Amino acid sequence: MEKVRVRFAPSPTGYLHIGGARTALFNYFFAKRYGGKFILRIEDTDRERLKEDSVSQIISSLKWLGIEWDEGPEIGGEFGPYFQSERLELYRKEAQRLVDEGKAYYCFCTEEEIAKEREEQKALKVPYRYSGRCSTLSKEEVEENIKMGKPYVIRIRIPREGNTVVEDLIRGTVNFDNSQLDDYIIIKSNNMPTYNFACVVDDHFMKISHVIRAEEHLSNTPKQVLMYEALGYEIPKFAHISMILAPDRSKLSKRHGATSVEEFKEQGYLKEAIVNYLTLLGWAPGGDEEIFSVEDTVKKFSLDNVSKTAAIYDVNKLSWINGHYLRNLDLDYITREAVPFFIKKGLVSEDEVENKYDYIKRVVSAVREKVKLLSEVADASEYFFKDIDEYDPKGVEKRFKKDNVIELLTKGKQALEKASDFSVEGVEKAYRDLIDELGIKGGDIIHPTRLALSGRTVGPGLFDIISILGKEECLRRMDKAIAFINNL
RNA sequence: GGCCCCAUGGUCAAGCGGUUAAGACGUCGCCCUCUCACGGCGAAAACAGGAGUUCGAGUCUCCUUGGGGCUGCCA
Repeated sequence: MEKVRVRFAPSPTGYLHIGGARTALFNYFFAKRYGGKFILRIEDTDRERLKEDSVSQIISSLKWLGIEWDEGPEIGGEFGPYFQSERLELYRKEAQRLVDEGKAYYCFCTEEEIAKEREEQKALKVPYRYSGRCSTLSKEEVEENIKMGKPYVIRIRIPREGNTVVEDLIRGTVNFDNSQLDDYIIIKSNNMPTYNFACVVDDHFMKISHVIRAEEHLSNTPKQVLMYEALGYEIPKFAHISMILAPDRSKLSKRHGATSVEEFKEQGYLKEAIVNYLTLLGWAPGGDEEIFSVEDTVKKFSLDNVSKTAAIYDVNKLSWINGHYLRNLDLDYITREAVPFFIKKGLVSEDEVENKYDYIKRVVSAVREKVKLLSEVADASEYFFKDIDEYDPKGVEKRFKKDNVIELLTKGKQALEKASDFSVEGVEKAYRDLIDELGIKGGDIIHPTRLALSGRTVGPGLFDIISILGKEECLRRMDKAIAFINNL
């Protein structure tokens, strides 16, 4: 294969959403797989839709996911600049070349004139296409119009007949009738290029070998192919990957809940899980394997087994994958990732983190087995950092007999008091001995104790809780619980 | 409306002319168990419909239906 150069070219109109992230990921995988370069280019030619901070948001999301670019913003590169707004001269120059070669022309039609054309064609029930009335203007007429200061756009001449073929690596040969196209605008009246023009010029000058992008661009591709031909550029390979749809099969939008990488991060998803899930959505290596690292994927990635079908994303599976990584990734890493959620919940302050790190780590170690999200780790850890405000009387009454519970808790407390070894094994032995002595089932005393210590009926193994909390705190909470039940 | 893409369980997804149509998530049941998870075992659950081609079709062709995209001085 020739030298692989691919790019991800987002438009800074909002956050990086998961569809964009997947497109970026597939480009990245492809580049790595074939030892090529991955380029990031910002397509900021529409000033009206441009959103403040959007570029930095997209950049930070990509970095967070671990998608690093070889050329692009911040690091530059041989073929920069990598913001389209900084490449205006190039577009202007290439557009002028097309005009000089008779392949493009100035158009002075006003918005009203275009609107009128549109209406007329609508009345005739034919799809709108620009009539081409300015295409026959003489050089003198053009010059005079310009001299008069008339606003204009530049349009490319599209052949009225024939057809244009797009060779797509995923979809095969796709045929388009040129009659469906019209002389579309390549330079707007504000001197900015349009997408189908800037994209082609940049992909050429940035020496892009494979254009891997979302399927929504497939219909734009014949226009671009014609543009490559007009400009005399070599045509790159195309691959249009399917889109990600919302659960109701419509295009993903805000009303479908979290759709941006940033939101998923805030909800407590790990980047490893997001990357893994997005990879799985639309690409299958063939075997049964579902959990794989970026390194695994890079080794096997190929456009041949990228799915053609649009995929509906399923938060359930994402969460399942997240739970897997939460449980299996290095404990220190998970702890560090969880800390912001502890802080956000007010369980620890930023200053305390260092001193309490070992304690936090123990809590995370116990709790992560039970939950799927980092935010849930924090939720499930609350009582390790805060006293129990009050027990839920209904919960207590429903589950336990009052007198019996008080007796058991008192015995349990005494056993803990006597225990000299407060390791998990140590406290378990103390409790197991007591259980044997009383001749009861373990659960009979374990459940009330958990409730006394955590205020909850679900959580980590009791002996983990006891060991982490420590003797002093355990005894205090046992007393508190006993007093509470006594007052019922 | 026109053009283009797509179509295997609820979701993702193996399959690339001959299979009892994998697997995963989710759901349900059982086991493990101090709860909840994890893990293990098992179950229900799919080739959108119709014509062809073929000895034989989920796999190839066509039509219909359904979904999606494009049809912008958005990208």
